[in-house]
Amino acid sequence: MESEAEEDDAEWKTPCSKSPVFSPSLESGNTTCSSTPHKVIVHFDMDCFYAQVEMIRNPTLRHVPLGVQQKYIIVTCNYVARERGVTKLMSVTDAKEKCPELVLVKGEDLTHYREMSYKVTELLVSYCPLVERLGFDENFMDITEMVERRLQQSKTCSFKGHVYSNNVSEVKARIYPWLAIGSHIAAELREAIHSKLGLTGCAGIATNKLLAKLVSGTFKPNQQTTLLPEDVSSIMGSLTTLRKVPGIGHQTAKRLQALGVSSVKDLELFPLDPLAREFGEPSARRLKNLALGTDDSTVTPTGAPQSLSDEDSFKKMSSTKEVIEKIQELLTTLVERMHNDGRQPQTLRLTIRRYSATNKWLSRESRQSPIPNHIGQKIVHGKFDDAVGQLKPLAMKLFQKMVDTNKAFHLTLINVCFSNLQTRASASASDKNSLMSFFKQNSSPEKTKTDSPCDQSDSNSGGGRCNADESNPHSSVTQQISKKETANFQPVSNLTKTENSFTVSSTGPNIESQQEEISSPEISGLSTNIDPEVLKCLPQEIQKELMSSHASTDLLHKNINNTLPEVDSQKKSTLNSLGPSVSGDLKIKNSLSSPGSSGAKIFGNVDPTVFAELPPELQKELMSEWRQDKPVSKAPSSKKPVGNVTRKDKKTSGKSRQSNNLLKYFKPQ
DNA sequence: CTGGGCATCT
DNA sequence: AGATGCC
Repeated sequence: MESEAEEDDAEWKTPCSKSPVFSPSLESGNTTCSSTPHKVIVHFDMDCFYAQVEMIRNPTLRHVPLGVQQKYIIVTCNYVARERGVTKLMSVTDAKEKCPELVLVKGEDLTHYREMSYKVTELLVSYCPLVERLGFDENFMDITEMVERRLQQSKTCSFKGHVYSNNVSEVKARIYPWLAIGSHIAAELREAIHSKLGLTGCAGIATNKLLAKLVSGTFKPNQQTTLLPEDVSSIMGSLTTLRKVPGIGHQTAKRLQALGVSSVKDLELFPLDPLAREFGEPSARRLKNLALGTDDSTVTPTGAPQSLSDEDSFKKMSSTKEVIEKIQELLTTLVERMHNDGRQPQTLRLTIRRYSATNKWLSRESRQSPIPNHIGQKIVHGKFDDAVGQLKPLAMKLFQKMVDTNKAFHLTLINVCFSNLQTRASASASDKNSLMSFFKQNSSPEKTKTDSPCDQSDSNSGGGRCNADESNPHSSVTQQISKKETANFQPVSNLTKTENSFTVSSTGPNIESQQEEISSPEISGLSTNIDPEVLKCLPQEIQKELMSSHASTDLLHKNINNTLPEVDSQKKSTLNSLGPSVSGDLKIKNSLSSPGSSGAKIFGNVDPTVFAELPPELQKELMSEWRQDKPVSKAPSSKKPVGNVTRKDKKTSGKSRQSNNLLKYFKPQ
């Protein structure tokens, strides 16, 4: 034990230059050696994320056992359900057997999860820009700088939350003050997430990403744990299998097993050379480092996504007609999301999975092609039907490159993906700056509280990077990021608007949604199974096949089958749904009429996202009212320019996405 | 009866 | 374009 501690001690004494494979890039923005010997990394992990989002959307679900279902799988469930034996990734059959009262909600449509996910990330970014997403419900954050600023001025404090150790934490807090402060910052950030978004989650505080992630799940749910350097070997030793090590997946574990490496300790002791022969030297080193709890990877700001995709899986798809319909369905939702993002995709990729008795999940094939500029423009400018109509033949060409439609085929998945996302070329630098300024200012949480996670020394912001200087709120961020990688910053501004991060409050867009519902009946005519116009655009062979096999019936009976799926396009992929579940239609209407209902409770009827957009002065005012438990005087949404969301071309969706993002108002048009 | 995304590396 | 990994 003692020797282990000394080992670690020896290792982390040399600041910032100890790592075997230290990257040569100048990343002074990411690590600081001036006053702390270590980075301080936090890993945030939301509790049963999808279930929490569903419980916010429908609070009556809070007290019942709830499972979120995708196809035949419970992808996650709330803690009421867990008490009754339901677990993640359990089949619906097993879950119902364990817990017959289990209430199921369909979770194939990720829209709401994605939106809430970005709200969490953005909230964290508003405190410190070094935030990296991992999936929808986890975020890494490098809070080294925030810790340093507090370290300089505050007296020593004890740890907040759990410490991964049996030792006396009061003593340890004096030895590791940066971690103690980090634990306080983490607690405050978790509280911010809870108070502003209504979500609970766990956090792990440690000196690198690997350890932060490993330690964050020690106490669940809604708790946090700090890992001390002296306990690194202890936590690594607690991992029962290699698979528990983040970064070692199924395949890697198998290959290691073949070398006789089956435990973390095995890997730690295994000689580098044979490992390098199997995995290559860089990977071999990384693997051995992981076994030691060493991880030099930096927290890389994620920014806006690099691709947007939509997919559906099914038991069997074997006709070209079905494929066309599915691709149209996927393209329709994807084009709308792409439009809301604001960037222009340069590449379209189609991915399929063929059925095979053995290795069902292994075989994925894809083909991609450039998207002609004129089509990309239609997406950007909201010409949804035109865009989908022109993308469809493109996608079908890609499909033909993989599948001989003359022979029998059996697909189990189709995925459509936009990538190579290009920011609008016309945006001038001044535009972007004003935009950034706007966002940073408004997302900057508070300068009013002294216990804010974000530095307490705003007056002298020398070197400070976290919202320290209100008069020039974005400068610090810009400097920091550009040190590292200018390209990364641009997405951040996109991220702010991406995927409806900023949605409009309940008062505004309801009108819009009603208007769109009215227009939906005429939409159905356009979204027929196979539009003659579309047919013309399709490759010849597909045309032939369709004409011979289906034309006489389908083309003439176009409105028989199609109205339901298209009018209610959000529920799209539930056509073949089986199990009973909470009614999708009702759910959607509820969410429209009262978005973030729990948020409304917490915030006195003010949508948290709206709150984030308000000027700091107004935020301050409202917050003081809330602290005194006074009702909010007026809806701040009146401040927002909600008027001009004119979607000219009728959207294919009968339901509004209320995707007002503020960027729109800055676009030339 | 194993989902629907995303990213990175090669 | 595929493989792999993460949630």
